[in-house]
Amino acid sequence: MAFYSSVSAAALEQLNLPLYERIRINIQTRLVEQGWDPAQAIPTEQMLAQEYQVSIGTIRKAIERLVQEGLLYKAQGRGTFIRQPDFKDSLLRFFRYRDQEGKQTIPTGVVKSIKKVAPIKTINNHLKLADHMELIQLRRLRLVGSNVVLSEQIWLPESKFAPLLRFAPHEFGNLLYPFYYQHCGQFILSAKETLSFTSEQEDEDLNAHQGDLLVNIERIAYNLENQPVEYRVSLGQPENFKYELRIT
Amino acid sequence: MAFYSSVSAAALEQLNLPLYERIRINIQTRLVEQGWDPAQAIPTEQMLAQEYQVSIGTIRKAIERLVQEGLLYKAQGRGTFIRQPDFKDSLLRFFRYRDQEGKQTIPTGVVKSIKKVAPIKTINNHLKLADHMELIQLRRLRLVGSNVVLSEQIWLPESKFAPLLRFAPHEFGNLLYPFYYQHCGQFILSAKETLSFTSEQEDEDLNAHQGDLLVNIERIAYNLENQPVEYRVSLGQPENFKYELRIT
DNA sequence: AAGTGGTCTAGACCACTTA
DNA sequence: AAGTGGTCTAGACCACTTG
Repeated sequence: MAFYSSVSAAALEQLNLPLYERIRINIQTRLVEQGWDPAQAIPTEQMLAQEYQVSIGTIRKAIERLVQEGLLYKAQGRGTFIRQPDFKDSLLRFFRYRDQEGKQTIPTGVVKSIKKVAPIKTINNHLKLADHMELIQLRRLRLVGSNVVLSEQIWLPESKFAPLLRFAPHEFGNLLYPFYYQHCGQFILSAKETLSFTSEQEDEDLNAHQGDLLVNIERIAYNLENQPVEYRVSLGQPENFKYELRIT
Repeated sequence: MAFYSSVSAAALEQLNLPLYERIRINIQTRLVEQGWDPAQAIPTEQMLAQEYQVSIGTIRKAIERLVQEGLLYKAQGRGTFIRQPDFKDSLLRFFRYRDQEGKQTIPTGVVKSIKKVAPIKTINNHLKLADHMELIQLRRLRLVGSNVVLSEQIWLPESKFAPLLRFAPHEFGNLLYPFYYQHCGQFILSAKETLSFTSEQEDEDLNAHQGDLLVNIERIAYNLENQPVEYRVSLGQPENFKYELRIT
């Protein structure tokens, strides 16, 4: 039983939850605590069944929810792996613009500036930071060709993301989240997005003046431990925005 | 085995699918074909296991997906029931307006007119109707107090919804889908929605002129057999629209 | 008290992947 | 060939709802 981590021994015994739920929590905790390699399989169902001294069906039930939530995926014959989230349902994906040939294109991201800034009360609240905690602020544009289709501001807790300050804007690639993971060990697993409208914002990159109506997408992104670690505001022109979903 | 409907005997034998999937399809078909009472439980897991001559675990696996998709829900100790969909994720739900006391309110629906109209090519396409099939058109407003917050146009296939033409606009209640089911036997199970923007539309109910930017929400709603049976366009002022979602 | 779905077991065999 | 997850069985007992 030395296998159980400190946190989980309590979780496994105390809570009035089904066995498979307690095991699910335990597995999730282990994955988060011990760090992990997205390329390497987690222990097999057989091994987990032995380790936890339960039947394999119970292990499968425990893992089922982790798969549904997107933390894991299964590959028959290979194993069960940590999943790289792709955010394919993000509202930002629905800003599609046509290039010269009329083809739909996903904008590329370019960081324009990065700096350390003083705490901002509302943003510290969003990130569940104490009032005195400093922030890192990025300005970033999303481009199709040379057209600016989205103008972004991003705030991160300085405590977790200080290593980013060593880089110049041009050293950031197209994608930010792999960069976060590589240099700060912060793995973004999920996010909450809000779509609304504003006519209060001015934005020279978007060529928008006070009074012009813009689409305003706020995102709070969460790491593996479900802590909010990024607050982002993206502004865009509404004309070419188109969002689809299926409901029941 | 007289229990199996005509459709399903084939489905159960022929397809190269897991047993629980073939049973799932069979159960789904039965629910759709035989009509049903949302207040009455479907056969118990024990009964289904006996009827299909499989173990109860297989029945549970078959029903699991129907529950996930929203067709059924389970109530421990009572049984498994057909679910009334609530469309709680609908984009339209995110038009929230404050009343005099500043409270958030969901708009009520009022039908302004209903009439039979000639085929409309794009709409017949959306509804997968032959070009010559006639339509029923409704105008409907969504109100908070006396403020118009959404202006809707709705098209239905005349072939399925003719009974609605007997009613005057004021006889339609706040909710349309129960009305469809009651009078036309069409049960709306799911829908696809698209959010975009238009400045092409004029709308006197919304007090919007050519050139004003409006939120445009299109919905195609599907019945139990997954046929598209309603096409709806809702227009609203963007100011108070706010939409949230969680992504991974 | 009777009946429902919820949890859990201890296997068996199959389908697929990798070496 | 060996190892993975996928399917399926035939039960047992528990938690909850209803008469």
